[in-house]
Amino acid sequence: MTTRVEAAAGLRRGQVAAAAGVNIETLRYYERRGLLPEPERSPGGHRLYAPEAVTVLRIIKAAQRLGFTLDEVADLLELGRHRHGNRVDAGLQAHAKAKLAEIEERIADLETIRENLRTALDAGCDDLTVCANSDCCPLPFVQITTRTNPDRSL
Amino acid sequence: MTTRVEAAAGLRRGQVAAAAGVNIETLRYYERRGLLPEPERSPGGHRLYAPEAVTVLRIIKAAQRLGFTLDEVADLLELGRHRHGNRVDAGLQAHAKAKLAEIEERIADLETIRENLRTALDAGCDDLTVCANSDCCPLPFVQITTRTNPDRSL
DNA sequence: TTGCAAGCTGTACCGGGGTACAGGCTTACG
DNA sequence: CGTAAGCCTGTACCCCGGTACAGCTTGCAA
Repeated sequence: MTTRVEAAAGLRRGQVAAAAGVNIETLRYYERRGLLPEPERSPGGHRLYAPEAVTVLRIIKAAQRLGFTLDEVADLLELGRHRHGNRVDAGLQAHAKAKLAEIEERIADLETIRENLRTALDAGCDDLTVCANSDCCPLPFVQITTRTNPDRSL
Repeated sequence: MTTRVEAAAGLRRGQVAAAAGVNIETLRYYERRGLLPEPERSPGGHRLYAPEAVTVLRIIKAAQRLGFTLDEVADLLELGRHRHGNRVDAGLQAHAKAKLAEIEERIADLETIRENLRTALDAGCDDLTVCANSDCCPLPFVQITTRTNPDRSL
């Protein structure tokens, strides 16, 4: 009534993107990654989304915000789709538990970094090269080196 | 005396990499990025590093561990090299202060995530799709969406 | 019917920090 | 002197989550 759009067979790419607050290209990207089901098409090939697509996008964004990678989000969504009656619970629960542990690890790591930075500030260090060559610097140059690959995920 | 290596004009790529605990290719990468000064060369073109190169690598790794990006580490190293007598203090100090603030922000953000995960666990949520459609789920689906680009640095 | 916005596809690029590899040259040791 | 290990270069690829763009087709309203 108000506009023709409301009566249409589905939402266009731009409408869905705007409604969910994501970039238009992101829709296509998520479709490729299997996060967003392939929508219907108009006779000319344009995607026509059901309104639920917006919800799915919001779910994806919420899950990402909880620390899940897109692959993990895809799993989570699949779990929801396939678990019709199976008592394979521990779907989100198990994943959330594991993710919580990861997050806590990451927090602990950052807290270590924070302490080291504070130490450097308190000690008045003003030049890494000098610090590394003087024994008075409290920065743990050697110990620090042992953690080779810092976990940069999240 | 013990081996010829000790008497040689400099350390080879592999020796430096082994001593600093990094991949051989990383040396070349850091050289390209301006983090490691270009070393002398043998007549045949092989790099011959001064022993200090190992220290520089350790410094780089320590600074990374403190949360600095390679670009920032490059700045920090430059600061040290150019600040011969200038009273431009606040070199490492200023950078460390800013980095500390960043780290604290990141920790706070992860703490929010942690609380949300705990909430989901406590509420027994087991399916995101269901949760998103039921008002009983405590996960902040909508609010969450507003933080568009999660800071994935660090 | 025309005209322009919006969508279509494939593909390339971003940032951050590396890692890998092919094909050829150098160096060190015996 | 021969041989193998080590190094040289350039270039491509990895992960992760997108984003951008060229060149063309559709959709829709006036």
